[in-house]
Amino acid sequence: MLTEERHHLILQLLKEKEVRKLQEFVEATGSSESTIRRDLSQLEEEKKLIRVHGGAALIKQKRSEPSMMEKSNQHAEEKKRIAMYAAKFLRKGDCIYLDAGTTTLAMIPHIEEKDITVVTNSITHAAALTEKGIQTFVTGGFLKANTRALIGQGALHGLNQYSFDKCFIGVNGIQLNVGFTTPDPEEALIKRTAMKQSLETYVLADRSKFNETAFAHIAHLNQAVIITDKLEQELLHSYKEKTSIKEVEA
Amino acid sequence: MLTEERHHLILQLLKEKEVRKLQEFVEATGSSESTIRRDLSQLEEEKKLIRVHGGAALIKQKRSEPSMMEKSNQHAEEKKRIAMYAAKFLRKGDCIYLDAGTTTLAMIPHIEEKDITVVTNSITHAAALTEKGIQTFVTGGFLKANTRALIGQGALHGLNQYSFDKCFIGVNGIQLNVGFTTPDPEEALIKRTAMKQSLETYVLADRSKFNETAFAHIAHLNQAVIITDKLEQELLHSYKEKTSIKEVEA
DNA sequence: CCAAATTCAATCAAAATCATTCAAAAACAT
DNA sequence: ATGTTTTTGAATGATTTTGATTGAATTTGG
Repeated sequence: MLTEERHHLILQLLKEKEVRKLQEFVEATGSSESTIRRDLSQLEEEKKLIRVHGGAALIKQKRSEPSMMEKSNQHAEEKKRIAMYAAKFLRKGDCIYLDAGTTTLAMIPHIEEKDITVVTNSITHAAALTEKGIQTFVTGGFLKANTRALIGQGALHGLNQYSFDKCFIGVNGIQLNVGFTTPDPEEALIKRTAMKQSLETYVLADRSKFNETAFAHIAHLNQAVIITDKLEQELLHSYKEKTSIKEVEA
Repeated sequence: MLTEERHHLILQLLKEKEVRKLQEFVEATGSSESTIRRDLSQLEEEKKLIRVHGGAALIKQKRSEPSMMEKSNQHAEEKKRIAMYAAKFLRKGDCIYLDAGTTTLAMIPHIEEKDITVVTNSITHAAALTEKGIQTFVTGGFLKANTRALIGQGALHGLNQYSFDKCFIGVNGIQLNVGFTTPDPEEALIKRTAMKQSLETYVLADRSKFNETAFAHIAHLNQAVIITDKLEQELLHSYKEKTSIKEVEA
C-alpha cells in the first residue's frame, strides 16, 4: 500500500470517528506500527490531524461566535428539526441561495446532496459549505458585524449575477396581512432580491416567528413556502388560507 | 503500444482510482518499468498527475498548494515582523485592499488606525477585520476551499466597484526578470486587478519568496513596493535596481 | 507513590523504488 | 539502402521506505 493511500485512508477513518487508536490504523492498512507512526507524524506536521498518546485525533477549528451562539440556543431543537427537513428539498444539480441566519446555518450539516451550487451572503455559511465540499459562491458586499451577513449595494450587485432554483431564507416576523418581515431594511432588500431571482422560495421559521412583525417588509405570504415545526391547529388553519406551509414530518 | 496510448491509459486508470502503483501501470500497458517511469515524469511535467513514491496520484489542488494551516507556521516570526511593519503604513481615512494570504492576515492584529475602509477577497480576513471594528467590504466570488480566498468572475466584478489608496498583497515568487508570481492564475488575476485600482501597491514577502517563480504572473517588479525582512546584501542590491524595497526596521 | 504495561522516538539493516546510463531496437528521414 | 534520431528495456548504484529492535517516556492500576 502506497504512502499516499495510507494517508488518505487514515484521514478517512478519522473523519468517521474523531479519535482512533494507532492499532486501528495498523489493521486497516496492513502496515507496521513504525510506518503508521511515521505517517501520523507527517500528517501532524501538515496540520491534518493531531497526535494523541495511543493514536490520533481529528483537527478541529472551532470558530466561536458569541452573538451567533447566543441566538442559536433559542429554539435550538425546533430549528434543527426545521433545518433538517428543509435540507431534504435539495436535488442533484440545484442552484440555491442560502440566506444568512442561524436556521439556514443549521441546514448545512444535514445537506446530503453534495452536487449542488450554493450562493450565500453569509461568510459563516460559506466557510461551512466549502468545508463540506460544496461549490460555494459569496455575494460580496459590506460585512455587518453582528450577523456576519453581507449587505448593501455590493451584496445586491453580486446577487444579481445569479439565478436560483430554490432559495432558503430566514425571517423575524410572519403576520397574516403584513407578510414576512426582518429588522434591518438592508437585509430585507437582499432577501427580497434573492426571492425574485429564484423559482421557489422556502422560508424557514420556528413557531416563535408567527404573528410577529419586524420593521422591514420582505414579501407577502403567498410568495414563499413556509417550512416550520408542528403548529397549533388554529394558527395553522388561518395561515393555510394565505400561503403554503410544510410541517416537519415525524 | 504507442506513447500517446500509454499516457491516455495511465490517466484513465488514475481517474478510476486516485492513487496507483507503478506496477499496475506496467501490467496494464505491458511496457517495462523504465518506460512507465518516463511516462510518469512526462505527465508530471505536464501537470497531469503527480508522482509519489511507488506510483502516481491524481492531481489535487490540495497537494499543489499547502493549506492555510500548513502555511501559517512557516516563517512565522519573519512574517509577523513584516506584517507589523506593513500595518504602520496605514493612515486615517485610507481605503485599502487586503489580499488573501497568511502574511496579510498577520497584519490585522497590528492595525492601530481604526478609521479605515478595507476591501478583501478573504472571508477569514473579513471576519477578523470586522471583529476589530474596522469597516469591511468583501469582493464576493467563488470560495476556494484551501485558501479561503474568493476568486473568479464574481470576485473580479466585486473588485471593480472600488478604488484604493493602497493595496497589500502576498505573492509566492519574486524573480528579477519575471516579477511577482503565484500558483493560481485566477488569484493572480485578482491581485493584478487590485493593483490596477490602487494608487500604491505593497507586496509583503519574506525571504523565502525571493528568486522563486510560481506558475502565474502577477506584475512586474517596478509596479509595487516590496516590504520584507532583512535581506542578504547581495540579494538586496540586485533587487534595489529594479524596484523599491522597504526593510523591516529594528 | 510505585511498578507493570503500554506507547513512544530513535536507530538500523533489509527491501523496494528511484534516476541515470547505455546499448539494442524501432521509427524516421534522406 | 543508409545514416540519424527516437524509443525502449536492462543494469547500475543511489535514495527512500519499511519493519524490527532498542531503551526512554507515558499511562494505568493498584
